[in-house]
Amino acid sequence: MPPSATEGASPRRSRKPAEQRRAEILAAAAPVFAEHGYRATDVQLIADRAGVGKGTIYRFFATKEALFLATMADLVERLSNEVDARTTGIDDPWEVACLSIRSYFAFFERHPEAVELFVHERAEFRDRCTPVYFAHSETRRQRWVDLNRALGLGDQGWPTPEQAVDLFGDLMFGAIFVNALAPRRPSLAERAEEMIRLLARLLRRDNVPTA
Amino acid sequence: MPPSATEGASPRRSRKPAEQRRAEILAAAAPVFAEHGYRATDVQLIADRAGVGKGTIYRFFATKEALFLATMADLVERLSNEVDARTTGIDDPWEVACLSIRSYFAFFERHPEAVELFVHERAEFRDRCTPVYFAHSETRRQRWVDLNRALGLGDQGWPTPEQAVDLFGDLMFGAIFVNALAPRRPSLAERAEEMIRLLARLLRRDNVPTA
Amino acid sequence: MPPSATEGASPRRSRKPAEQRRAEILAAAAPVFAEHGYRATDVQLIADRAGVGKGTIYRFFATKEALFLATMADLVERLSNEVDARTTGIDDPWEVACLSIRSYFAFFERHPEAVELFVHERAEFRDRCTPVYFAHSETRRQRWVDLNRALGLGDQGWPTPEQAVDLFGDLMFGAIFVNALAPRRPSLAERAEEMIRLLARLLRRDNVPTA
Amino acid sequence: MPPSATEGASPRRSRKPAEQRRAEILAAAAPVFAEHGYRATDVQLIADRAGVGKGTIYRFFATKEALFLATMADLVERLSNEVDARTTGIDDPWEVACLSIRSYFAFFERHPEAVELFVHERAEFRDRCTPVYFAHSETRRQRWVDLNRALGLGDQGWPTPEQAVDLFGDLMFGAIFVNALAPRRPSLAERAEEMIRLLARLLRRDNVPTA
DNA sequence: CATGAATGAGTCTTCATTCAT
DNA sequence: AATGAATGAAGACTCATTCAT
Repeated sequence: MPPSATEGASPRRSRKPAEQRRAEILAAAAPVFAEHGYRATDVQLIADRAGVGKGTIYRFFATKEALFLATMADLVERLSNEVDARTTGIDDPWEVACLSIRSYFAFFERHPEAVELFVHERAEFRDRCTPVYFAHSETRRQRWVDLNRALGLGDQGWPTPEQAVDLFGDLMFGAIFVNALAPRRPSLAERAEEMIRLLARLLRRDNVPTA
Repeated sequence: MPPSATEGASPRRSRKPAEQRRAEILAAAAPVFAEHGYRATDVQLIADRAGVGKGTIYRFFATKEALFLATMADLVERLSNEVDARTTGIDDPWEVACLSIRSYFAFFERHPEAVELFVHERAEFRDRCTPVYFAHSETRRQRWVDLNRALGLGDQGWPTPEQAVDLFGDLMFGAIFVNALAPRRPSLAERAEEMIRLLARLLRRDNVPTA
Repeated sequence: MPPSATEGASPRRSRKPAEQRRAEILAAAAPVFAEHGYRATDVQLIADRAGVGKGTIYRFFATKEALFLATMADLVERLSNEVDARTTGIDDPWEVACLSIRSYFAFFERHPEAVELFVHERAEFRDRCTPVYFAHSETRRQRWVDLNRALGLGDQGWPTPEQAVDLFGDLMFGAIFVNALAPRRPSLAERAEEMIRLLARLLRRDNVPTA
Repeated sequence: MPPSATEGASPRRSRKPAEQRRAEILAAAAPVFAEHGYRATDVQLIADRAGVGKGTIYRFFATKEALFLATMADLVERLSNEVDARTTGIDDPWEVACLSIRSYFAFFERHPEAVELFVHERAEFRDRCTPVYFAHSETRRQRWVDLNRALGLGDQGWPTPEQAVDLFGDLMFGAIFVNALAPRRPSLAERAEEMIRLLARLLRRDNVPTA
């Protein structure tokens, strides 16, 4: 039973560029880790899903832990890329804020596994290191401080732009979490609108650009 | 070498009322589960800490899972009891709101293991059942809706008392979570004040009772 | 199919004193390690042979390595006990020497697995530590130096009692080794006689007590 | 980026005569096997050291086992060649004996990996076949019997030339082994002198040619 | 021919749960 | 009832060997 010439079926041993293999493994790992959690995930499951042998996984990632952390990094990377992409070319700060909030929530709506991964990272690696998400957030903080200042935050006392960044960043992330944990909650899209309204109140604005 | 009748020296096999034993085991389980997580917790550790044999644990709780869930239930019970205790006898709704918020955060400040347990519950038992915390919250929802109405929420449109309960409840729980996950965050006491200020903005109030 | 009342068959879970269990495991481990070597030995094999679960092995020995080393120590212990037992109460040094040599070789003749274990220890733990055999020998060296002096060694120059101990000790151990490695060799009993004759030549003695 | 025609830079895929390749691989294999042992040796390590791909190894040697055995054969070959070379042209049997003993020990002094390989061969291939060393010895036995007869061994009874060959051959090999296993032993050069003195005693000779 | 990416069988160790005492 | 010795299923990781390029 030689493999068909069309390369359609499962070629037992396909050779691919390292980068592609790595990406395929990460793509397979995210949903598996999300579903079973870090501990309960058998690396074999990821291998099966990625269509490779277990050994190949270990060729790219030294340990199961390294694989998990790489999965997290990849996820966070994709999140911030997506938010950035949605607001490039927009000048009005208020519009940028609204779009950012919406695309942030939209990302998690399309990637329900993301929150799961954050939970599992916390559950298993509490003492190991700063969660990937927050480590990455630090590097982008100034961007949001500037936006908040442009919005006029701080002109009326509390909260200053810095305080608002931390407060809103945390409220948003918290909302994502709660939505994942709690039953019967509004959709994340509605959560986004709540956040925008909350921000509008702080800014004493009434006009909110429609979604 | 029969044990002395006075029960003085190490009573290898002491007999105690079942309820007390159960409570001792739960008290031992909470910090151990919080520190190591559900999976990584060896039941032997809990047995050691509770000062009983491993078999005794299984006499009271059918499985490790049942033990964990009982630990969660016990925790949530203690949380709501504490919040209630702080506000009995107070009539002014605004004061009740502020005190509730503060005592809620205070509980988690004094019980850092609580959030850990919530995280681990989510990580391990996602599909098993509604998290104990939210199941319990449901039973207390009306109480907060009434308080919010008394505060005048909804008179100016969004948010209605119901919306405010869900929004604030979730924001608060989210804040607890984020504080546990993220590095270098304000203390939970400060988080409480932020929440109160946020609520004040929604209510267009300026006076906030001091902590 | 309940276990027979006569306790003859395999009682799935028998409880035994720790010391007995330990001894049973060691007794099972020696021939298995000897046959397959350290690496190729599956701990399960030892468990099966000892009639216990794999977990029980790990209850007594932290790692496979610890189990192997304990097996070695037990072996060397038995060797020196046996040699000592054969010569207690004998006063004539020349007779003690001959009996010691014979019982030394006899031990290895009755325990062919012993040499195997020495080989495997060397093969796997070269850099780990001094081989158990030689570490143990050091503690008994003076005893043999005294015997050699009593025999009059050194009176005619080379070898001194000390040199003779090291030389003969090594020659004997070497002979055991070679016999295990090489095909078609004289029996160990004959090797013993060769050693005695060699010693006799050094001492310029002719009478050799019969075996 | 085609490889330069001058073969100067790292020739990823050099073509060499098969015999040379084979020799290079064997030369690389000996120290690696000696250091890590047969089991613990990763074929990749040998490939790296030989500067070839892992596949190339398998082109010359069907299995890891075959490679190891070929390494042993190569080693033993070099040993006997060296001993022979030292004594060609010498007529006096006693001098030949002394020189042979010395060059035998000298070989192992310059090739500490040799004993390691013998140990590992024994550890892993006990039941597989006669150790390469002894198989090879058989083919050279007569040579030593003749030498011993020329020395006059057997004229005084024990040992006959045949017995002496086996006895001394084994004692020498045993000494090499023991020196490798035991800590704090005299150098192999000193071992050689001990052997010569022992032989002198058997022959009732006193003059020993200086080293 | 030469390479090294890919494979997956093989093993030590842990720990929830059982049960003899 | 209380204990903790005993069990064995489960899973990460290695490495000899193969084979696509």
